Amino acid sequence: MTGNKTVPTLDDVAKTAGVSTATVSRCINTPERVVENTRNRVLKVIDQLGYTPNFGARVMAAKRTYTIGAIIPTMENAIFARSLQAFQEALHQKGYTLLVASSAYRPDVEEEQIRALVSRGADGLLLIGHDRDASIYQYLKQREVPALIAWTFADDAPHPCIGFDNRASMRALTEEVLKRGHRRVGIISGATQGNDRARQRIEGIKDALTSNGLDPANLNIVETKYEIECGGEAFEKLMSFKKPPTAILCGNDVLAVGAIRRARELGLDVPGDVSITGFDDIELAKVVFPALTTVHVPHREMGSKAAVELVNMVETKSAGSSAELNTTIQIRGSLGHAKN
Amino acid sequence: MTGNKTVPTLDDVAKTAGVSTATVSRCINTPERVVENTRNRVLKVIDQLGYTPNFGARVMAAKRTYTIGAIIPTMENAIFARSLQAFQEALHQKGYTLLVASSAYRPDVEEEQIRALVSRGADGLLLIGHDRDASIYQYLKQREVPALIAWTFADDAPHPCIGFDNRASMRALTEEVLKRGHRRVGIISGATQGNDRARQRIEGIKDALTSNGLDPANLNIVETKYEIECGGEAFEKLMSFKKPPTAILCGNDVLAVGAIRRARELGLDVPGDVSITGFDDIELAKVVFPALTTVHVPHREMGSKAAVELVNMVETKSAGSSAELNTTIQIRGSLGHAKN
DNA sequence: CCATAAAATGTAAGCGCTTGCATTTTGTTA
DNA sequence: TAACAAAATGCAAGCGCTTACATTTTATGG
Repeated sequence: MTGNKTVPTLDDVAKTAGVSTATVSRCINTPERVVENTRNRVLKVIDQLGYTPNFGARVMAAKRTYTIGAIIPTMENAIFARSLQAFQEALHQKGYTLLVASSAYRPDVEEEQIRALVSRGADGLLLIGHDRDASIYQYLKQREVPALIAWTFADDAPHPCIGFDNRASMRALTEEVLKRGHRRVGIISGATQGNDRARQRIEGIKDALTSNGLDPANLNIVETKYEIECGGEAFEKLMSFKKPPTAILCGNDVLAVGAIRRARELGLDVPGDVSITGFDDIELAKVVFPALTTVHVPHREMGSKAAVELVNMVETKSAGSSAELNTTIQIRGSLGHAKN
Repeated sequence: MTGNKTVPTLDDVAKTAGVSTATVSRCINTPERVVENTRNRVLKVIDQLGYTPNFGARVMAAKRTYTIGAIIPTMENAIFARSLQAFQEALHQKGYTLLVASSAYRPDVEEEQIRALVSRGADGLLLIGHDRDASIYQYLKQREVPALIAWTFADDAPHPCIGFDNRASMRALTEEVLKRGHRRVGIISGATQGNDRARQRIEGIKDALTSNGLDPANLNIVETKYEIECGGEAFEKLMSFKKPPTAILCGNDVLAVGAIRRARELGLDVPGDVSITGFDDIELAKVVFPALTTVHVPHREMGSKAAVELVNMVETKSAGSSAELNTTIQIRGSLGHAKN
């Protein structure tokens, strides 16, 4: 028997079981190709030795890892959590393991993470949003690693995506705001650089303004990081104008929650003095007071559909197809009528 | 030049650059060992061919991956987010990549994830809490993969840990509650099965009760999942008793927030009718209304210290040492005096 | 300009696994 | 029981990389 200080290899198993490495390998990967008797013997030895396949070697020899990678902009808040959880569950069911990395909304970090995951053998990748250097897509293509984009949808997208129309969704929400008499609206947006979703949401707001005869030009937009605290600061900044907005549309719920909190600190009533809306409808939206009017995104559906489609792309080596999901507007306490 | 349909290998680079594979390898791993001229030439070819090392092969040959794995109970809420983010940042700074997997609080899934990460070459692992099958620790030991435990601390722990004393922290919080005259307290805890932190927190509450001359025996404990909704249900259950508690201590902020929300829905005033406390002090705690009295955990500090220690364990092959961090009690609006 | 040490580079042996093909064993049929 | 097909197993060639060791080139000094 082999020494007990080192990790057992296929070879060790083969030797103690008195078979060839090929048979051991078959016992693991294609058990039906090994006669029961031998198989049991081998499995017993595997168990006894505590053998586990060396992944690196396996990948190298077989080219498949049953691993899917996902790179999300942040793990700090729950924006991507629920859909990722659903993604993971669906993947697990299909026998895949999910590995997650976060980019902190930084393109350079994202690229690094993509490479890390791909070189670690990810069979496929889930990415958020389209905006990305062409060289990355080229890299993925060369490596033949299928990538699926989530959180956005566009017919004409060059890559398959499972998501929703950020622009139209935000436009619909804005219509609700305008419908309540608001004419001076402010925007708190996440950084638009490298973030197509953020840009589209702003576009959606402009669409609504325009179609209501308002000029999008005199729109106050504050761009900041997607953090609660930043949302608060941006809010304060917007409210400090001579003619402050009566409604503030935020790029996501996190920013909106920060705004609401700061409003309270400043003694401003929401929605009495100012209405605030978010986007995404994460748990936070219902917890904050007043509850947040926001765009509800089908997180779990997006996650599980993405899993199914991505696995399909991996297994059939197909280009993959896109799917558009619907969002709905959630009217809650934070949106009220304009006071004058 | 090699064909353009396949992924370039070290060999391709070597050939086009007119050097040996060893030199190419050195250009990548120990650039100072190759003369500038050659190095530049090789790097240019690497760039031109879009070469990236094959990770599997690399792991196999070098036995090091500069990858650290972390398995957290959940990604659904922000409990582990901040500390994980800090962990990741510190790791990144040291040249390591973090790969994350979540177990959904399920031991079997956790074990699976541990194996997945280890076989994928993780140099070290960050795990949450001690409770775990002995066979897992044995597996890790055999594989010589160092593991660091976070979110808990104990002198006598068999494995190095970076965390805090859950029991003492909860005890301190409970003292604050009792100090305000509460005598009937209820507990909403996460599942204690396989979760030492949850158990210790309960013990802490009992400690405080006992030392205040109260009998821990007639304590109402509702065990549930760590989800907002579940916190609400548990709350309703506790409040439906003939003599409902005047203070409810929750196992974490998520449960507490669920309880607060349900209180509002039921028309109960917090803290007028019932006080509610949490644990962890995540963002949610400050956002909810009334703000949550809770135990503040040094998330970021825990994350970055864990990174430093774990990398140290990996690089020096040492057993690693534990560190205890301090928590503080955050008194906020959700805790008030008992009404009678 | 030559000897010699130091620096740069090349050679080739694995790392642990999968799998096409060859060989052996088992089962079937006449 | 012989002949042959099918099933089970073994053999051995890689997969792409790192690295100890061997070899070649460059630098140094007399």
